[in-house]
Amino acid sequence: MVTSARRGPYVCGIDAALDVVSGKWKGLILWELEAHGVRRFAELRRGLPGVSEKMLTQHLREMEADQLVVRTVYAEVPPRVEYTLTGHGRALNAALDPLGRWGMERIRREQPELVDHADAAAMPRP
Amino acid sequence: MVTSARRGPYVCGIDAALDVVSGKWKGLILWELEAHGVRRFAELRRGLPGVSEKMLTQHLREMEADQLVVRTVYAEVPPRVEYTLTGHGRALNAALDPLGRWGMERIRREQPELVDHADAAAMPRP
DNA sequence: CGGAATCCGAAATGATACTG
DNA sequence: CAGTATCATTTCGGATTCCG
Repeated sequence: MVTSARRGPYVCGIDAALDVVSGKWKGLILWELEAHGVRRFAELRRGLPGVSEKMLTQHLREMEADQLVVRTVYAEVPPRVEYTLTGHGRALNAALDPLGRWGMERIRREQPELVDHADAAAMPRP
Repeated sequence: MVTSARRGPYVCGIDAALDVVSGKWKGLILWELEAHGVRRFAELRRGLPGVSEKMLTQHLREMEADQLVVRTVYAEVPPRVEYTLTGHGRALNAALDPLGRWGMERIRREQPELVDHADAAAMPRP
């Protein structure tokens, strides 16, 4: 099995939550989908500069299995596949919001050069 | 360099936050320190069943570098080292709380057998 | 007691090429 | 367009041993 044997018994809610958001791009995928509502594969790819097709596919499949996203395939040519958040996915995003604010504070503390020339809206959580 | 070259530039606050809490035991370490205020190395070890000394040391050093914990060494024999949260660490813990609640919901959905025989207080965030 | 140093296997990620 | 398949690389975590 390529996509791991994770999803343990968890010792607390933090474990269970971190398990589904760990993965280099999952936070950004949630963000993209929250911001745009619906996204196609290639759109997500463009929104995540540097991601490989393999990792994007793999993460999306895991998030689908975790019921964070819905994958809809249209029987057309050229093929079209759309991704959108489930209710659980949106709830997770909301639960992630305070953490994102803490992270922004951390960036301001440690890498102010990345924020100074752009205002706070440069990296918002939608 | 053994302890990695992480700490991005980050594309958003979520990235910055997930970076400092990823690591198999960091969530639990935060929890332990929040619950007890101050903990010695051996106490933390007992509080995290299954952790190796290497991982505990490594995580604690990273969290110290990230200014989440303070490490205090007492020049005594036998040696004594105490760990406690910084203000940033406590703020992170607070920001983690909604995520922990979301995770508890997920556990209830997917592994109800682990919660049924114990009430909701079985795995609280302090 | 509270580590450090080293080695090893497993898992996560990345690069590239190919396909319906 | 939206993926698979394959191979290479990097990172993570565990076990063991030794030390002031």
